[in-house]
Amino acid sequence: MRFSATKTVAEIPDFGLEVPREKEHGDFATNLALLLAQAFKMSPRKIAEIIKAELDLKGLPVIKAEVAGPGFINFYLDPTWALGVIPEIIEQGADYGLVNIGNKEKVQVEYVSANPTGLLHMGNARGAALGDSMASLLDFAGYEVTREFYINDAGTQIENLGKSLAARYFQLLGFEAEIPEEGYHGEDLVDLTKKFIILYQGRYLKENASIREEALVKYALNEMMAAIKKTLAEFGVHYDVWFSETSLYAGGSVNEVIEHLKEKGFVYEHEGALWFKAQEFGAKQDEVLVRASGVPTYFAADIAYHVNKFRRGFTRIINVWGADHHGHVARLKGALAALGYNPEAVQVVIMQLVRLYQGGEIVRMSKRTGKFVSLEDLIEEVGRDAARYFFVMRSADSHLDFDLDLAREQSVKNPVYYIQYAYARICSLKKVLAEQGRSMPRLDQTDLTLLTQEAELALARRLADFPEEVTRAAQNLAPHQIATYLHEVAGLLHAFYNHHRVITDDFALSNSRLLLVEATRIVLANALKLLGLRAPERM
RNA sequence: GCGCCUGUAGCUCAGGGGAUAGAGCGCUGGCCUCCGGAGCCAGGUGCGCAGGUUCGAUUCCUGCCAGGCGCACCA
Repeated sequence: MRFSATKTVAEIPDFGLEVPREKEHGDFATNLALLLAQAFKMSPRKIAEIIKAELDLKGLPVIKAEVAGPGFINFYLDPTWALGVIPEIIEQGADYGLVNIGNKEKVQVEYVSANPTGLLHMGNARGAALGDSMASLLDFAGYEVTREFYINDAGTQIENLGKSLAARYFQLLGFEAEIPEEGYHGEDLVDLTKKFIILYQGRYLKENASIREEALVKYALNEMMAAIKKTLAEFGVHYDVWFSETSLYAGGSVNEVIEHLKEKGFVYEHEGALWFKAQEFGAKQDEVLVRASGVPTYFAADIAYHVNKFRRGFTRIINVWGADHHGHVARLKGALAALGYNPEAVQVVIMQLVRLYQGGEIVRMSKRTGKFVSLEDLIEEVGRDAARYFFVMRSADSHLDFDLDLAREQSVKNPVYYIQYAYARICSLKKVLAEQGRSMPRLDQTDLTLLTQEAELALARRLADFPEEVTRAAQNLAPHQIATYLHEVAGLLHAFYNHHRVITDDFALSNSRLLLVEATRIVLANALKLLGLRAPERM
């Protein structure tokens, strides 16, 4: 559109051109006149009239523009304009919705990174669903994405694991032993130790403690990681890289970053420990890099890990962390800034914690006390797709109350089935079509302008929004926006389906409707895939 | 006490500087000679409180209130 008002382009404010909430307000509306009212000292409606008179709408499918309300200019489009998206969708297929806002930028997404000291819990599950969907979104939006799991196979919690396993080992072999206060009390360690005993019997009873614990830990970590990988795979979550914390120590990079920070003068000793001056970089307090015992902290290793990410060429680094880790963000970024890296390249998505309800009461989850519902249990109870959708349908910012009873009882009514049902319905239509000896019509043999019903046009119009929805969700790292979109498209499909027959003797109309539902099927499939949900042909 | 997140319908949550704030669940009625009724159509109440910025605030800012999570030589 061209404006030839007395104002120069530089003075035209950043106005909006949006789809109004109300259908009566047209297909698009702009608030430009409202924004100009002050500068021109004129009523917004009067300005709107002038702008409207100056508009050049040639070549656009606009059939009417009118001034409305306080000074909006509403545009009404040829109702069939959205039908043009149908051939586009069918030709692009699985690629429909692909956008290129990423420009092949190398982005690394780290998520879950659970301690291998037990089974995955609800918080890990949320991180898995969110992180995996964010990665898929970024991939679809033109980024070069690497999905990564950081294995915390070093540090205090591993020591505690070793002591706990040793206690179970003694207990199972008939000796008195107590699991340390800080240890892991879960039953899963009992099972693990039993399996260990089958392999090694009492061989480690007489060894010294560190050898015994080392052997137990090595065995346990292997088993744990295998179980974690298996569960995540069942959840539809896959990784490109499994990154071991221990490898950072072995490769010397932990010491290396500590030395660099020393050289740059950002550390000091206090009470025998080595501290990083995090406060100089905006953190609340300084942080220990090396304990008085000489053992580096998790923080030191994490700095080394992030330096490693930068060295691998990632220009954007996304970490999906639970809210209980948010205090770690400022000091990590501070340390990276101290080392000369751009902390802005690191984006930490903090997701609020999951609170589990059962029987109307909060279930306190803790690996140490051994009381929690694992991701495995969850998948078994409510199903993989329902579980994933549940985690991904809410924004990361929302505190998630997960009522297990409700999820179980209402699993049939879970919105994910509503969406998948829409997909299955379309597939069923195609089956019926084939049974009648008919086949999907060709684009060039179909007159899409036969689609004139409100339900048909509304559906086509929403399908046309998909690339924009992908863009928005990728920019916001907000998979839940895709979940909302999916639900709306499914709703429009169901409404259409209930009002109009697709397969009839009116071949011309039937064909155009078949292409509309085929386009819908493609959009549903592409969006479901972004969320890691399956698109079942029958349910 | 300090920091981060949240407060929208009975419940669980979307949305968002503008014209009549949405969905699901639950509740009440309708709709199958018909491609899958796991569906469709209709019906209700709501932006925590108080200031501020603005032509306009539920949205932005500040304070307060309420809840969650952090504030380790754990990760």
